[in-house]
Amino acid sequence: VPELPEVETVRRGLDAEVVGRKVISVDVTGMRTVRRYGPEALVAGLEGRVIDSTARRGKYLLLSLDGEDYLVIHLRMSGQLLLVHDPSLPLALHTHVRVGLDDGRELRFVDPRTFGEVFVSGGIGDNGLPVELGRVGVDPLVDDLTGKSLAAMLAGRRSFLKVALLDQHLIAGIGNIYGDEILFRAKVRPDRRSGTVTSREAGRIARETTTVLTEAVGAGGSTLNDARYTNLMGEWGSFQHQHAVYGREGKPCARCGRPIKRVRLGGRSSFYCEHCQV
DNA sequence: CGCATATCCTGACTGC
DNA sequence: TGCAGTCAGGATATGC
Repeated sequence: VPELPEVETVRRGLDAEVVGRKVISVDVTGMRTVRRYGPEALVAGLEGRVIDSTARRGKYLLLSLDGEDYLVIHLRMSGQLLLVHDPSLPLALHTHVRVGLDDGRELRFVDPRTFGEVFVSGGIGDNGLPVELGRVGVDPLVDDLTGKSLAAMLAGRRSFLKVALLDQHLIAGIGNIYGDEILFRAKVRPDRRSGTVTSREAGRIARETTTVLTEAVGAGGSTLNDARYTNLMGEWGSFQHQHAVYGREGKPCARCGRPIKRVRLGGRSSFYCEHCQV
């Protein structure tokens, strides 16, 4: 369940460990991971190239290659990037792509559910980002998410607020966990209709979005018991210990003690406190 | 255009 | 203890 904080944690690891390294080998064993352009395109686009910077947009990880193309990685539900110092170490089950570096280390993409993707971008769009990202929304930690801009996004929408918050074309990076945590702190119910959110509430949601995501990055993201998110080194995040509502159905609200409720919105579970959130 | 729903997939969990 | 069924969810395609 990697969302913005988990992807940002991986990006920081890559920034520290692989920037300046040249790719000397690419081994693709999982065809679904490279379904966009195929294995040959990945090998051709990656071999011999230098990773000279890292970036992130929403949940997309971007590695700039020789200042031209981007290596684009999306972890989706169960994708994991691991950096190993010894390429002869045993492969984790569901290892789909191995990228050998000129310092002898190896980057491995592991993904049991194969929803994740790895590809070299086919070009850069008007927004300076890989064309494949399409019209990706505002990134709360890269751009400035203001109450005013959020209010404009929500205005006139009839969808549930939680569904709008998870729409990557509006705000990029929020998933099911952080969506619930943000709305708890902003004191707004997830099942409110987007268009009914006041400018004052939009201000709180925008502020808490930045706060929650920043705190979560500081904690190295959230590693749930049933998810397999870790950083590049295989270490767990710790923000799961600060979850106020996500996955806490029936447990007492930290603020008022009443049981946390669970509802289904847009096909996914939402957790909230019906007393603290309006 | 907006909004709802189905789809992809494996592993963890539930109930018999 | 084993096994079938359910659920988890990010992005996208499709239907209305």
